[in-house]
Amino acid sequence: MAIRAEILEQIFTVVAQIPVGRVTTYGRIASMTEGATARLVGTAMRQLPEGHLLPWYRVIGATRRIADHGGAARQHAALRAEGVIFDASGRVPAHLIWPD
DNA sequence: AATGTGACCTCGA
DNA sequence: GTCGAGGCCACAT
Repeated sequence: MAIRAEILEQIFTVVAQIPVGRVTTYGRIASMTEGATARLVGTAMRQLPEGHLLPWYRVIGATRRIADHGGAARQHAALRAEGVIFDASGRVPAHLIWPD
């Protein structure tokens, strides 16, 4: 699959603006872009090329848990390295969600 | 044109 | 809390 370039560009723009140590959700990104849905944002993250500079790991689900996918372990490690906290059930505190 | 597939979301039970 | 159904948009067959 390949997402339309216009939508990808908007998604990239939003993801690139997530501050260090904060996270956001697929749905919020979708609502900030035009013509995108949460599913498409997920698809776009899966399709990212190898050399991208995008903080894709700062994108989590509406339940504030890391989505279940092949790179979930890497994502968890990357966030922890930035100081993102996870509670006992693997959720990120609500006040770390961007934007506020 | 119809159907199936997703790193998802919301709502109701 | 969890779980399932229905909805969502773009893309492949």
